[in-house]
Amino acid sequence: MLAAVLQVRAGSLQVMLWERAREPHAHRWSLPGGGLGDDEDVEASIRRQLAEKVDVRQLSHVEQLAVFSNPARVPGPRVVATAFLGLVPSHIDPVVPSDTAWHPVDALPATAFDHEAICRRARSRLASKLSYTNLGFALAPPEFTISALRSLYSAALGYKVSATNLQRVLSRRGLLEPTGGTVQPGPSGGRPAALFRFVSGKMRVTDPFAVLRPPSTRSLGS
Amino acid sequence: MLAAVLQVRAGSLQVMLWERAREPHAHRWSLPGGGLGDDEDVEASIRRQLAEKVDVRQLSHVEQLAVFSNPARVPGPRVVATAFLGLVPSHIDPVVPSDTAWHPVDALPATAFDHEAICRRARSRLASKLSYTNLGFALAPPEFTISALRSLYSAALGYKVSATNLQRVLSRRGLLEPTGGTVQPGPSGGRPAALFRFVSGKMRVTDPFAVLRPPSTRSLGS
DNA sequence: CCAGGTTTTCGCCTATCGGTCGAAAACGTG
DNA sequence: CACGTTTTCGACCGATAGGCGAAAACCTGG
Repeated sequence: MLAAVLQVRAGSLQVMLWERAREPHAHRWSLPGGGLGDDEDVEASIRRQLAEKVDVRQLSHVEQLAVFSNPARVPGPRVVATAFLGLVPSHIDPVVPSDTAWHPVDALPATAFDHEAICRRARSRLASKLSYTNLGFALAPPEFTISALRSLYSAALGYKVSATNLQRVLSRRGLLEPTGGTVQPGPSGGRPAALFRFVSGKMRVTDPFAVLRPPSTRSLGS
Repeated sequence: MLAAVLQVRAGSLQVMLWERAREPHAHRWSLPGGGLGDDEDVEASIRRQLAEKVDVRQLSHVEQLAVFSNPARVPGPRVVATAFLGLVPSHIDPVVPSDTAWHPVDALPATAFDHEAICRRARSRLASKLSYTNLGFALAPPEFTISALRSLYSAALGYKVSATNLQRVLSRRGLLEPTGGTVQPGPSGGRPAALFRFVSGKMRVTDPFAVLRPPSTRSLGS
């Protein structure tokens, strides 16, 4: 029962880790988590565990990632871990305990147990779902410019995406709408950028945008 | 630790269930599974469990589905279940124990516990992955005609797909290749159908076919 | 206040993809 | 050998994605 909480910060995708104080694997970095209570399911439990690190309301998305169960994944008696993927929108800077910090997922410090593999899985899952679902909303602030959204996607995917194309794809899927507002340009000038938001009601993960659709039923969204 | 093993049989997507002999939920149908051994991970464990029902070599694909952990999902002390999706190619008719039978997933009998919800999740996962991955290979025999493949996809997805389009989409993804052979037409005549196979090396689940690709890297497959 | 630099926005072009249809191919039967 | 049947394949069309460059809208420096 542990979670890879991801957020785009300072232009790179980062994961929240805490530094172990005790053996085994003292001073190595590990994912937050904890045991399952008797009266909660795993989703409720991981949200409770994470509440010690970040405010639960700051998590824009939580989903099961996978079960990690290699008998040798931790020393001593076997521990089966149900891993979660958590996401925090980029405009939030959660207050975290002093032993906890954010690390870029592609420059991880020495990690404990199999937590590096779990981080990789989380990164991979996020990249996939950004492409074929509307999960992007979970990384973005309530309002954003297209170029801000572009840098979020680029950081999470690991490669540059075209701002033009990103806007068009998301718009065509009916996910994006303009707020009407704009932001002032920076000190170097430039046209003011228009603000957008994700359409409310599309702020949960929807079905993938499938190929091989049913015949001639021209329904795109729900 | 339990599995929804799916197969297309007699034109419909079916799931392997066994009838409980004892309380609780006697005479209701439930998914096969069992406990986790000390020296195995969950994948190995579920394959071992399933070996009692079907030969493991007949399973063309096994993947984690989700963890089901509602405290009330079974009577008595809470049991956390790691659910799997298993697939059997359509040309195989496994020998199953006498208490075990196949049931269409959209006409399930009275099921035990939350197993109906697990079946629905398995069905949904399969439908999604058929669309955006190459998972189709796991439902198909080693060689097949396009119309046979079409009926497999139709049964698994729950709606008709176009044979023309199915062949083109899979071919363009580089998944399908002709064997050169043909099958004799049925008693009512017709042109002999060409046989195809999934390209070897593409018989594992690949990355989803993503949108928002990296810029101007004209690489489709791997 | 105007020229030049910067950033965003938008329209257009092209390639590809998915959906559909219908003709042609290749077989059986009467 | 005409006809029905089934498969195959080419052609068309709309939708989608990627790319490019012009235009818009702002800044600063002269």
